Amino acid sequence: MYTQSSLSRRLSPQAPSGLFAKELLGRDCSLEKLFAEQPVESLDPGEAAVWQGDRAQHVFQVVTGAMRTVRILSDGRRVITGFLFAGDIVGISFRDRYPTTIEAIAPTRLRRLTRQRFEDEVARHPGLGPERFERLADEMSATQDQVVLLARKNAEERVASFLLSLARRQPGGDEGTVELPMTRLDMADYLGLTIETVSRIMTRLTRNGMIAPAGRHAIVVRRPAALAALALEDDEDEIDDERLARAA
Amino acid sequence: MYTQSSLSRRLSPQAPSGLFAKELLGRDCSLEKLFAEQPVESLDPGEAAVWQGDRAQHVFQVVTGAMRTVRILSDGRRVITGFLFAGDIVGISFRDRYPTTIEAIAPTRLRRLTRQRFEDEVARHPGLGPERFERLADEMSATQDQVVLLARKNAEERVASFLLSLARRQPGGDEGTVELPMTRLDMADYLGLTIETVSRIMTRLTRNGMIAPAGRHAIVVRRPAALAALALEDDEDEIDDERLARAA
DNA sequence: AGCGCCTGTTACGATCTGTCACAAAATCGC
DNA sequence: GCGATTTTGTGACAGATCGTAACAGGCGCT
Repeated sequence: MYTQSSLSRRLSPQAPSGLFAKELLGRDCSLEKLFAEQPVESLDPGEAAVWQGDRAQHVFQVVTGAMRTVRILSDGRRVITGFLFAGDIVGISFRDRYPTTIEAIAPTRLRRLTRQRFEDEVARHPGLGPERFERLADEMSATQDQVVLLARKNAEERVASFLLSLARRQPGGDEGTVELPMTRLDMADYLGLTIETVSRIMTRLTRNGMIAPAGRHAIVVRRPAALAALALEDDEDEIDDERLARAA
Repeated sequence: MYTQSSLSRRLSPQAPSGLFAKELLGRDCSLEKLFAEQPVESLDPGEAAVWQGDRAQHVFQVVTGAMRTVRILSDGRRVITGFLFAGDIVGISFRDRYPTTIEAIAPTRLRRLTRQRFEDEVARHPGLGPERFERLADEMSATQDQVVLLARKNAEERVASFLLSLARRQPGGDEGTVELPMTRLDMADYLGLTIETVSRIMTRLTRNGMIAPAGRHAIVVRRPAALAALALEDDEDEIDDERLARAA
């Protein structure tokens, strides 16, 4: 059901050593080192690393490639709760079961650690607990943004937000070429839209000159500022007044 | 701005000691103890404890009452990212700034800790780091469910899911009376709907006999199973087969 | 090079939710 | 207690997005 196109080839050449700069800042990256000891596994596009509902026994780090986290509702509706790229760690916050299926979008290489081992190491090394917490806090923040997107943004704003967030996650994405390794269906299921709506919006953004297609799975952001305005980036804010919430 | 009003007097007699049973299970609750040392502050309905965009200097625990976390977009659109009830801790995962305004819905009593102090205590006591992490992981899980709700559920399913989740958070909520301290507008902004749609759906659920109004800010769940079916509870699952995610 | 499949695009009617208007009910303040 | 304000409920209508369907184009395979 998932035929793979040659997409993969387009992804790799510029792929960084495993982490984007943003991920590295202000961290000692010991989790990074922990995973670095593990062997690398490979997944073809469409292959799953774990399935929704299975007992959660591992934690993963994506080395290169791209993955999606998919949740299927009882009646078949599909939601993608996130995309994973090089350097991302997934599984940190899981309880007993995997809440999503985690599948490769492009050819992907990853490393795994058993949760047991992971927890042991976190307990052993004092720096790892906080780092794990930090990563989860970042994930939480991104998920909150996704809630805002889904609750109150229209289709055009959703797509604009999505393209920008992808651009930010890719080295030189702003103003440059942004790779879209996922299908339109993936984008739709991530943005709470249909595939047709995503397609129409992409066409409209192209007509407006905000983006330009670069093959089917990449775009060039031509007017980043306009796109950002559309995306309703809520600048975190002009609310600069120091009204203290009263000191206890 | 925070009139230390005489609210404390209104302190509800039947209020539990500050935590629902569910919150307590499997935890040593040392964070609980940490907050217990702090003085109690009171908020009137509509009063904010912190404002979106302000520097995040405190962590809070709700003692009694109910609060909402509100994010306002640049053009005024409003999103409620969550509701807080007795025992809930908020601020654990914040970075530099508060991402939301946190306001009282009902008369509320809470305790606060400076982030500095909070971090110091977490660093000092080995049990606190994991407990903090656990709480954040629970929050993450709830937010993921909210993403699914917003991405793929229709209005009726959203309201049903909401009512059930509230019922679960309230002692004896299943089958009993569920308090809805928030306004219809709050519900709408939480569920990504309009106030009119929420109102219509509530009416429809009442006509269907699934719920019965109990005053304007409470309902009785008459057919919990039917409501659960509507809410698309995706049972986490019948996917019981032990297909290993390929052992390395 | 030619063929076939899959993904993506475009069109159009259907549907759900939003918008606007207004009435009823509850709450607040004096 | 009483009027004013806020909140909630309801209906008619509009609009955005969906769902179906037909078509186009790229890519892999032979």
